[in-house]
Amino acid sequence: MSPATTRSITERLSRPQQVAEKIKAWVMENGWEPGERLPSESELITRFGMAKGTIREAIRILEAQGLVRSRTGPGGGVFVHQVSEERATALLGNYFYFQHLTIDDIYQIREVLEPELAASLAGNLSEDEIAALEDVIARYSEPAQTTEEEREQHVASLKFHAMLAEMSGNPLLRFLIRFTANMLADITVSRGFYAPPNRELFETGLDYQLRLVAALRGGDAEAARTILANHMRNAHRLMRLQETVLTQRFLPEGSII
Amino acid sequence: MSPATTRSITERLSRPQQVAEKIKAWVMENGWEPGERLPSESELITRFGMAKGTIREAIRILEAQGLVRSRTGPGGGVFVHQVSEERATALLGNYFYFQHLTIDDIYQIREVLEPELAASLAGNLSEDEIAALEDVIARYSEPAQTTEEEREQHVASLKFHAMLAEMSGNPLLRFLIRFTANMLADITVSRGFYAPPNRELFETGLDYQLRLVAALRGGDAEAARTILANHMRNAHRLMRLQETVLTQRFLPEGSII
DNA sequence: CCCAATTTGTTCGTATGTATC
DNA sequence: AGATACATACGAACAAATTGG
Repeated sequence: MSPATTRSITERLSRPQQVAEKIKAWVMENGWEPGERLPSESELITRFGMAKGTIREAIRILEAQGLVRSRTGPGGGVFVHQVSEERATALLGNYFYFQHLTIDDIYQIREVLEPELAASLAGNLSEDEIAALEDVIARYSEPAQTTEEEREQHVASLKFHAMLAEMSGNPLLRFLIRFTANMLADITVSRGFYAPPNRELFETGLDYQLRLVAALRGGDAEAARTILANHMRNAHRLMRLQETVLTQRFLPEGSII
Repeated sequence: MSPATTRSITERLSRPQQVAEKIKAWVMENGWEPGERLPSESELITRFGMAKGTIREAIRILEAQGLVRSRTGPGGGVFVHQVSEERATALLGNYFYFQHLTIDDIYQIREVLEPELAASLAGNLSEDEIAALEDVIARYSEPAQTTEEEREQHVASLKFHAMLAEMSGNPLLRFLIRFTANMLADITVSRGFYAPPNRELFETGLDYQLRLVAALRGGDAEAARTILANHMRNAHRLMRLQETVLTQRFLPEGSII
């Protein structure tokens, strides 16, 4: 498992890119950990025999990848940095920006990952963790009266999902769950159909969360899987409904299709 | 869906980073497509009122993210570039470099994604595509005699998987399937237990691929799903076996655990 | 509060490399 | 081959931020 060493062989790299690769390899060879300091700019200049600007560009490349951070002042310098989830999400989002994902594409993934998450958590949560989940559910056990309350409930329900992901011991699963949720949110807002303060989804939502927590506590993995699978299918259906409604609104009247 | 605009509010950005963000936003606003040219360095210098070095660092940042490329010479300049899958894989790999994924983590994902891929392809492939799959299978229908043949068969079997992913109409699924396969390969080599020229996996492998293609042609999604689910479970089991064998070899003799 | 030391950040002028015509 | 247009690289000077006295 190695940081971005992937590079087509024939591709000619600019000098800053070469330097960035060398530094990266150097860091890995020495097994430097996040927080440790790289040689200063001036040291790198003499070490690589290159101009200051070139070295700085190399460091910027590493910084853009989230692998280092730099601070000014005494005790400052360039430091190895653990790539944050936010950075990874943003960088991967750039890729999919050009891929034109659909709602269906994202739900195809969510419909298998979320149930798997639920199943893997069943029987493996502490009482504290389960209590925390129930705590969030309690925040919207009563039907919302105002639109303000509705909004709060929506946030709480998203938080419930985020907490589940957080509890997974699998970093890959955790990341993918959150990434797909983010992509979905991005797409919905960018297309103008804001994430549904959908009454039906909420009501069935509360019910499913209660049953899910029961299954998690009881260690019934298959029940947990089924509950979340049904919920995802339902959410997908409602989302698709809203999508077509909105798309049709923007079609010229009388248009076929 | 928006490229890496995610940024903590309090975080102070260096000027090149600011410029990079501005250029990115500018490109998106104008809906510039891959291949289109950004203003030249000198134009950017006057437009942003900053020195050459600063602008150059900004461009390096965008280049590191895979969003632009620059070419020298007349007609050269900085061009919008579609983030490649290789780049996206490498950047995301950087994130997981610090997360210490296990074989189990990766297989937990593969065990749900690969069957889903198979199910979604059932009945949706053209005769040409199915023929292409059968073509690859034919390359190792006979048991390997030499280690060279064994290696070829291994490559062909990986290719079979890659082709399946390629045929998915879902870019997200396609990426995730390939990414997880790459991560698995990276981990196995970095830990020294090279991807198994495992006889058992091969023999059951050939069988499962034949049955899979039949299910795909027949449009039996559930059969396809089951076949690949079983294969994944089997592969996971064999991999785990090799993992423990190898780990034990490196423990001091007589050590407990 | 200010001053000095240290390290990154920014600027500008100049020169070189590279691809196109 | 030579002129042109562009990015690339260098070097020296100056600015800004942070830390400690």
